[in-house]
Amino acid sequence: MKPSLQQPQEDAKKRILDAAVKLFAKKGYDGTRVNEIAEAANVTKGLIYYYFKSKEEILDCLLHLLLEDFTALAMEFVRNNIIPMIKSGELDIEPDRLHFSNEEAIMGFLRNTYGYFEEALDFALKNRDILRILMLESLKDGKYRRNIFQALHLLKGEEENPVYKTLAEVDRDFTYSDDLVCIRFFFSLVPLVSFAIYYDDFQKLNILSGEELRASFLRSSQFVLNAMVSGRDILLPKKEVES
Amino acid sequence: MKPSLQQPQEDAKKRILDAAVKLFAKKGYDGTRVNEIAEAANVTKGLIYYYFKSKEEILDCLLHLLLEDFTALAMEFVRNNIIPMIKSGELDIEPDRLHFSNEEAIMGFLRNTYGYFEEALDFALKNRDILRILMLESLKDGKYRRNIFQALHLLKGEEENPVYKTLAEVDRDFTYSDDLVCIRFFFSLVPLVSFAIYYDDFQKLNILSGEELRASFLRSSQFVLNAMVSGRDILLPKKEVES
Amino acid sequence: MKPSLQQPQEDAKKRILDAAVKLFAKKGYDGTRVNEIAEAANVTKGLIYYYFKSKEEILDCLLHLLLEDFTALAMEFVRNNIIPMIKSGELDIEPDRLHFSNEEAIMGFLRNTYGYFEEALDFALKNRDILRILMLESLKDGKYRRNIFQALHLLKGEEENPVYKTLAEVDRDFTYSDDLVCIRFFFSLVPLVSFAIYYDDFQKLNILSGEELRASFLRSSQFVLNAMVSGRDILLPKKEVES
Amino acid sequence: MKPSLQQPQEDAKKRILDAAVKLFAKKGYDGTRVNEIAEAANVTKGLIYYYFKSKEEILDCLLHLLLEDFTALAMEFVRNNIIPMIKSGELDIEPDRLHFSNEEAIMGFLRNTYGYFEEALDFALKNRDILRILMLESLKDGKYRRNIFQALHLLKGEEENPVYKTLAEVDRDFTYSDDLVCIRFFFSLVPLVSFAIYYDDFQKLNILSGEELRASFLRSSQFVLNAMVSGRDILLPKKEVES
DNA sequence: AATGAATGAGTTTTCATTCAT
DNA sequence: CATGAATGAAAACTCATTCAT
Repeated sequence: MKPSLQQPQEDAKKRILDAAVKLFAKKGYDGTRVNEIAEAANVTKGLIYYYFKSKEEILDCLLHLLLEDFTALAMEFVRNNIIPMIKSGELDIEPDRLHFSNEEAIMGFLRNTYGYFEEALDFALKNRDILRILMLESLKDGKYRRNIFQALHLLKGEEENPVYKTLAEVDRDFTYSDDLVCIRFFFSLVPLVSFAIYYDDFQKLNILSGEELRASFLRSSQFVLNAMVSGRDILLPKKEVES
Repeated sequence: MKPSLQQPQEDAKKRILDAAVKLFAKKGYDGTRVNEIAEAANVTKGLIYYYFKSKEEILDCLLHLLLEDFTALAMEFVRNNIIPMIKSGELDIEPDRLHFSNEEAIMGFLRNTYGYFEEALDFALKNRDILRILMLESLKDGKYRRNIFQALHLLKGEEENPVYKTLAEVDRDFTYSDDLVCIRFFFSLVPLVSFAIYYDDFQKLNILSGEELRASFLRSSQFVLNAMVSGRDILLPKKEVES
Repeated sequence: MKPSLQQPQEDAKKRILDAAVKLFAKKGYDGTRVNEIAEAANVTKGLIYYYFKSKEEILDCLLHLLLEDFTALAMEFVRNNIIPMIKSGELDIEPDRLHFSNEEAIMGFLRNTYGYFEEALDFALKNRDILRILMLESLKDGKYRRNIFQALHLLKGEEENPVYKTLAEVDRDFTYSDDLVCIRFFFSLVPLVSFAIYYDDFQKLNILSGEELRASFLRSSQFVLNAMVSGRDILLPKKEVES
Repeated sequence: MKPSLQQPQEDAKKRILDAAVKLFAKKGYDGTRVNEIAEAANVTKGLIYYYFKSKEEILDCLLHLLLEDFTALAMEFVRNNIIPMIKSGELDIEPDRLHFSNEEAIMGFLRNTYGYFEEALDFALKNRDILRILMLESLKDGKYRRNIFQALHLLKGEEENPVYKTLAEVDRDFTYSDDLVCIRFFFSLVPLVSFAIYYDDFQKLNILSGEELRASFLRSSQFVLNAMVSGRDILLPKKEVES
């Protein structure tokens, strides 16, 4: 039994990844030296190239891991909230809107969505470093540019991922109205991601403490979300729901 | 007098800045080579170092230009909308909320704010490349980190800029409620900036055309803004306004 | 007038090439460090990468220069010896042999060929370092593999080089008999190239002095060449010549 | 007893050597990575260092094997052809030429030599990969530089190898005339080695098939060899033979 | 104002070799 | 015998910056 000796082995790779996350998040991919990663991970530069064939592969690996987790999370929501409601007839997905069978269904959906939003928030918070990297890279021209959009599956096609398909089945068959796309992207995804990304800055700059920020952000989000639903006559033009 | 000859000379500097904006926005500051800037600007590397003492100075210059323009724009709003209302007694700024003298004042303020928001949007759009650079850099650890926060003057102090002071006078003396800070940052500034930053991507990825996007984003913003005002009982706890 | 200062400028590139030739010839391409080239050329590593974008490009450049010179030399021979004889009717090129109008034409051709061979020998000798590199590299699998064969234009096609075309016009239209190909390659080209390549080794190993070797090699070549012509009944099957 | 299990073990070494031959022949010693050898041999890098103490030792081992075989082959020829003729008085070796007792002795010697040449050719063919490596390395500056010369025992001394001595006894005591050295080296050894070395290239480049090439090369060699003997008045100045 | 050669410190990457198991 | 993680020295290459002209 040498548990203390076994760990240093394969976990060198983990240490490298951890160090890379911190550094990429802090200084950007281009601004980070492989040297620094090695130092921070307490391994030799050589070992980094033993596990990864290039600096870029470290980044690939990181973002891939994030995507996997995120996809699983999204799947969970679809499986637990959307699909049951569809099956029970409470929810119908039509070309450009969600059709709820009655007021109660709406409230139920909202409750679930709040819950999911909070989960997503904590997921983002937990992964805020990688998320920051993803944002940084998706603003650049390279191969990661589409990723932040794919996260919202605004982009059709390319969903070879089996897990992804289920999610897409629910979502992709109807065309969102432009406004819904806008709201979802700029007033849901972007704030959520930004929240995670700027979380540490808010603290460092002494604007709000972590708890304050989280609570306040959730209140604000809920408020906007409520508004979106109660104002659904604007966003979802035909108001068959109330009928 | 050789007016036709003088222009090509000093405009080399402009060409350098233009090339730098495009490249920094595309590949990030760290990801851009001085070489590439020289090529894109059709000047020699040497000339770049004639005009700028370092690569960083190019970036400084760029961001400084943006900040100047932006400050002027913000000043304009304060001067045209806030201050007159204060002078006329329609608006009173209290520690954690804006106090309007009556319903009509609110509507007027909203109208003005809509208008201002649209101006800000177009300003952001026009400067989207620099904005993208600013975002990219403010996510990193360096000297630009605070800039996106400063834009919202959430940060107290450090306003040596004379123009800045007037703006701050109105705003800084009272503590926003946490929620107001959150909403303003995550549901106003961040979406607005993101709109500009992702504007080109929406087109490149064939999600929405420029016009569609702009119109839709404005509708969505207005909707959220409306919600914020009509739901101000949530955001601005004591509802003296309606009284 | 600063002649002594002008030279160091562009001739740095020449110094790099010269150093590279020596080193590649001595230690092989893979065995030579860019560092060593820089030292030998008395320039910084950086400058090497200013002139050449990679180590491989140095090699490319070197071999390209050799090929150019060699092509010119071969052209000269064709222009001065083959074409005049064709025009005068003394020589006719048929599908698998050279057809001379009479004994005297043969002797004339042989005399010219001896002369040309000697020129080629001295050319090879002068360029023995690059030749050595070429041989070394053409034995490997990479992009240079075909070069030593192309030198003999045994390979058809790929002659975009305008200079090359004239040469090809004379030569490529008829199929050499296998034996002629063999003799030309293994008993003319290969010995000639080997002579140049091993020239220095013969001296270093104290086998023969330069002059001795050159004289002896020429005698031997002439002997073999003579044999080839006098035994042309074997190599050039149909003996119309003597008729 | 696990005979079926023992073989795969020790044959790992063979697999390593085989892989090394192929790779060294293809990419040169310096151009080959220990990694690649391991992969090609289907063993781990570690195992290579179990069998060989360094990359260089693999090469040493390879060339040593070739040299042993080649020496045996040469010995065979001396033992079977030269020594019997000397013993029978048909052949006498003088300072700068071979002295045959009569015309018939010459023809017999030639016949034997043709036969031996063919054997040598096939030997070279069989070992063409190692030969290629030997050539590649003997062109470089290192410890193998003299090897190709040693093959011709043009180099005096250093023959500690017991097998080698017998061969040398016959040959080394007299000084070849320069021309004989030249012819033997540049028009016998070099073509023969080149034949083996370029054998595969001729096929890959679709110049001649293996069989065609071999047959043609033998004819050509024989032709040159014949010429050398019939023209021996040139090569072997004093023509006592014909008397 | 402009050039382009030159620099050198620093960056990513490679690779033969070792070693604990 | 065999593995594969680990090393470190050195390799190729980069790039902001300087400088003589």
